Amino acid sequence: MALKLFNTLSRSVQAFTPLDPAGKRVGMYCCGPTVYDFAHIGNWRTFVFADLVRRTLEFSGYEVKHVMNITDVEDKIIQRVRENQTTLREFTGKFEAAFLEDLKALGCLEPHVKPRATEHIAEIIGLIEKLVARGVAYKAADGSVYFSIDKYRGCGCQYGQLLKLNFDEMRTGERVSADEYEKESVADFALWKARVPEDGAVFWPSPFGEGRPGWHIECSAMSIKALGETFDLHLGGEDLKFPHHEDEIAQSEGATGKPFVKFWLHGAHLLVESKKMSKRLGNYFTLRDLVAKGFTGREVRYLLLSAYYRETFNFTLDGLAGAKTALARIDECVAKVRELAGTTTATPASGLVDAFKSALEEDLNISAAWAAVFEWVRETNKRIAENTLSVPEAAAALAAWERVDAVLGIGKKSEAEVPAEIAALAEARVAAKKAKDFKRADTIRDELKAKGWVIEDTPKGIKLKKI
RNA sequence: GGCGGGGUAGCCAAGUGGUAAGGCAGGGCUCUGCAAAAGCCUCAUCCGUCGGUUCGAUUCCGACCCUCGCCUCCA
Repeated sequence: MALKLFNTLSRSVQAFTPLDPAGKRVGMYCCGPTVYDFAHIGNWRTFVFADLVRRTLEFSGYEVKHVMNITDVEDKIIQRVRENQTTLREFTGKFEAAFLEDLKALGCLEPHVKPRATEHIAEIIGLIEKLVARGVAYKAADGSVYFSIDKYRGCGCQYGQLLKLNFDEMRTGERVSADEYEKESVADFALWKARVPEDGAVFWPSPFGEGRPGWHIECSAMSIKALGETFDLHLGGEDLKFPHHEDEIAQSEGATGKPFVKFWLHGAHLLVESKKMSKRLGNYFTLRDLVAKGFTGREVRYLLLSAYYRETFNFTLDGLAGAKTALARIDECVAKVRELAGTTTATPASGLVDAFKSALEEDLNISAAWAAVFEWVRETNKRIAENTLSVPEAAAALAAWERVDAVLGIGKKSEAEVPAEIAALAEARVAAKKAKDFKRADTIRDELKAKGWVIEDTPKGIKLKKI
């Protein structure tokens, strides 16, 4: 068995094999955030998906170099820098920091390389020069440099590798924008945008004149720098297929003459409460919004990770509440196993790991992988209740859990400190119970619940849990 | 108009040419003074509609209905 992934290039599920002749190292690039605002839950689905891909590759024994760019210069950013009368660095720095914090809260492993567009202007200019030299880019009257789709196709290159494009049938409606100035053809796109007064202090010198990079070029320049002219995997949201990824392919292959990426993976979007997310509908959530509603990053991660990445997922607050309960069930079981195993260590028990692995290998069938986890939880609970799980078996079960959790990234629930007030109430309840004052004991239990704590009586004494 | 996803229980969501994983919610039970976000059990004669192929279809084919996305801001 080996990992199979859906490659957008071939529109089919293919066995994954890395370019590395040793079959070990894998280069993976994921289009990162454009840091003009807090990332929303839809953005997070894509980054959690990228994290799953990386962890699955590592689980399969590959050594992954994970690159995620930070786009810190772009139209919207420039606009907001102007509106807020701030500097580019100050503005983008704030949202970049917030992004990385949230990424961590969601249990995502930090990418190994996080290049910023503004720190790769030289590489970007170099790539554009190559394209100009090869005759597939031209400088227009407005001073901007554009990529010519016609010239590129004229060289025998294919434009439209990720989806079928029919330029004659395309609607060149209201969105073919007013801000694209002097292009030879509508499909052409900007590599370098000439400086305009609205850009303020945001511009760089270049052989083509002062200006700034176009939208797509930074990904080509930075991915090639970090991973080479041809690399294994490139991921992003499905909406990026066109034009962003298509243009990346054109720029990169146009400049290097080599295949750019072996596997393209695209994550589907999500709906929130069955509707397309929009601020107006009130179903637009950032991670911060959800935390304010009392949910944790790992609960959000669980929910985002509960469904197949290639299908639209319906993210709901009800679902998030369900995620909280489901996670608590896993936590409970794992905690019991851990307690039973004590300091004993063992090699992972095969049942869970095998079922989990074969599910993931089928193009990341995470739903089936979770089913394996919950079946394991039920079986394990049963054996613990029957008192038939030996210490070595518990250790092996724990090791198996840790193995699959290396992919799931759920980890342990962060144990909340029990506040003195709560501890005092719990003690008072124990005393009341001892005195057979059950009425008082129940009152205290209700009081604890109102304060967000559940108290459970176990054979070994009381147990406090934060809701 | 072009291209591409979907429609499986109250909700979310896998899957298969041979009779439907898993989670949440619901119901029952156990432990318990009573409980519990503690544990176990249970919960779709049925997979959008209508035809076709087949011994057999939710799965393959065709038509239709509904829904979502992309078509130069987009995860």
